[in-house]
Amino acid sequence: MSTPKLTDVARLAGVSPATVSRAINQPAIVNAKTLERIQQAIQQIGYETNTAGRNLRLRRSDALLVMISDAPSRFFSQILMGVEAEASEAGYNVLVSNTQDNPERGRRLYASIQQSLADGILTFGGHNQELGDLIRNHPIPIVGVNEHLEDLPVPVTTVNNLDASRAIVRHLLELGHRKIGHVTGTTTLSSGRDRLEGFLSELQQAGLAPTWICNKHYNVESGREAAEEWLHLTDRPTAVFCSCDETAFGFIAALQRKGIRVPADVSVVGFDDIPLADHYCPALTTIRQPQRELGVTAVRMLLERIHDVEADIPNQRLSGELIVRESTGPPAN
Amino acid sequence: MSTPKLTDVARLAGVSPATVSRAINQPAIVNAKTLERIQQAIQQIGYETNTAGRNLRLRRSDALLVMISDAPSRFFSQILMGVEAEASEAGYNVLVSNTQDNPERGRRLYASIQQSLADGILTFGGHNQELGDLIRNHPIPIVGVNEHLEDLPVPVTTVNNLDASRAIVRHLLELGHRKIGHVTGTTTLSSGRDRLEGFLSELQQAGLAPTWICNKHYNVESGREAAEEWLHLTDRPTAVFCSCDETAFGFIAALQRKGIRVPADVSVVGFDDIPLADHYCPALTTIRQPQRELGVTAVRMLLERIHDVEADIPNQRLSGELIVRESTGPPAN
DNA sequence: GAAAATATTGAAAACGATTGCATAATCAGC
DNA sequence: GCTGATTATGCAATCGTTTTCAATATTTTC
Repeated sequence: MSTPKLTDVARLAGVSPATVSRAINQPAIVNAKTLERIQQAIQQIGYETNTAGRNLRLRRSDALLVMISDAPSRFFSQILMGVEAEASEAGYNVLVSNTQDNPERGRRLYASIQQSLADGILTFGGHNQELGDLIRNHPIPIVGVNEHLEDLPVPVTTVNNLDASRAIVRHLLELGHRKIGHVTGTTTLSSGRDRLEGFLSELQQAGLAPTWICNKHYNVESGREAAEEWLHLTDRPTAVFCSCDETAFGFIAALQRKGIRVPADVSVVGFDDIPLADHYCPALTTIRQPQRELGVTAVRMLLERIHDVEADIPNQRLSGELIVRESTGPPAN
Repeated sequence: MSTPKLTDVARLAGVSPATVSRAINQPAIVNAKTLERIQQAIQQIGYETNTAGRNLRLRRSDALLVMISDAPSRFFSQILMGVEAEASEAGYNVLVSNTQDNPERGRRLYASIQQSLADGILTFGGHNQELGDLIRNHPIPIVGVNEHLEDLPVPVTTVNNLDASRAIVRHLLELGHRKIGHVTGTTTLSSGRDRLEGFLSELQQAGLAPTWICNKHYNVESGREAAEEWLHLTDRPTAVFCSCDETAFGFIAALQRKGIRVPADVSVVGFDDIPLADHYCPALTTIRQPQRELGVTAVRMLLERIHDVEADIPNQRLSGELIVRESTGPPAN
């Protein structure tokens, strides 16, 4: 008739529903012959476990909720694919929810768990005020991706922004640059601050001061705006570290339009290594972020958390890799 | 103790669970004073409907499943955001599943519905063999995005690839080009075929034959490879229509590296209008796809389908817009 | 003021699966 | 052949909602 249920399988196999359930979930404890008969019955009528029934009884959803407050473009999909792969491997489904500008994000988050819509939450991108009290009061399984969540007791996985930025500066120093600038990312985000800090500390270690710091955000427009500023500088840096690839592209494109050549006139470095980086002209020197691995790691941490809410899960810092291409070279003079 | 349920609200408000349920789902039919008392009780103990219980009883999941077989990068996230927004508006959740190379994709699709994991399916990207029989046998609510699904009875929403391609060719003709080439997208996909067809038909209408057809895919590498070929042509087209922006970027970058200038030496057009298009050097002439609207439209169609599986839902063809920027100009000589 | 119509509520039966407890069947050992 | 251990199964309760049907309370109508 309609979709077959456990009872139908049981009737066909001549056993009780309980046995069928066991055959599915703990095949080891049911008699081999019975098991086979049940499996045949399942095949025959094409039975599939009804999720709602199962979830109700087990009081869990086998789903992870991905909350995005980040701009969706920034290599988000790559990470999402990593998340999906790992979650699916572990038998979990992935729910996506965008709460970019939703003021009651916190409430909705908690509700999702409470209604057993999801067993855990992955939150992409920035901090969130309302989240604070909520998490402190109700320990729900939640893991952050890409960004630290201020002082909230939430484990996060990120790339090692500090080390990566330092590596960039070292690379530029080795090329002979002494006047180095930085177009920051969003500095209300931990990644933006860390990249800036790495930049400053490595320069300082070399006994240098930053020639130019341009406070911007993670997007293409920022690059264009930064180029505008750069053109008006009296003492121009010979190398500029842009906080993400998009920004670097916007920066380079705007300069090229004014006849400035990269890297002949100025070296530019990005961050992320998006697919286009290798096919830009000039090909972009940048930091490769392990995007897929970020997603996978985040899910692993979250599952651990779901398994034991009290578990002490350390932050995971994955390392980025400096990819030297054509956009950096020795300084002009 | 643990999460409050309907019964708890009922007890607190001094009514039966049935009344509480009605207060939530059809407030109109319950007495004003009772309603208020119930609402207060709900507030007081922080009740949230349990999804599993509700889904079980109602035999639906209030969830839409997004299946991705497309490469995830290609402006996928933009569309997904549109999907999420519209679905969330209608009270639906969004599940994401990537089945890129999964041979049993069809089976899993059907299972999701049968287990009432999702009420409907949005499938991104290409055709799928196994899907065929399945859909023909069991009419499940499913809508395609971006690509037609061969001869399957599945409504789809796409941009009007034919018209858009024609507009591109017209633009190039108006600039004075007579030798025009095309780097195709994946021609096993309907979008790839339609763009090619639009290209050919508009040329033909102008009494011209294509100078160069280069069979490629939707990605950056294809652009680089195409550039390689172009450089070796004896009779080079003065304008090239690349089937997506990424391809165009790869194409342009590879040419620039060889000293070829765009648009001075060759004009290049893309397709999609990804955020970078406006900030490339040269800024890319392209077709703007209504990405978010595609997502929204897809959800609307799917909801209609869920509401009535037999409903005859026509394909939706959204129109793209030609954005003329710097990468196209009059032919060299 | 009684009858008829209407508006509110409650009791109880689903929805489909899992599992603690109890029972039946099998087996080993003497 | 009997006892005690072990293995397989079944019964029935439960997860949290929604909804049909019936019952009660409230109006309306004449």
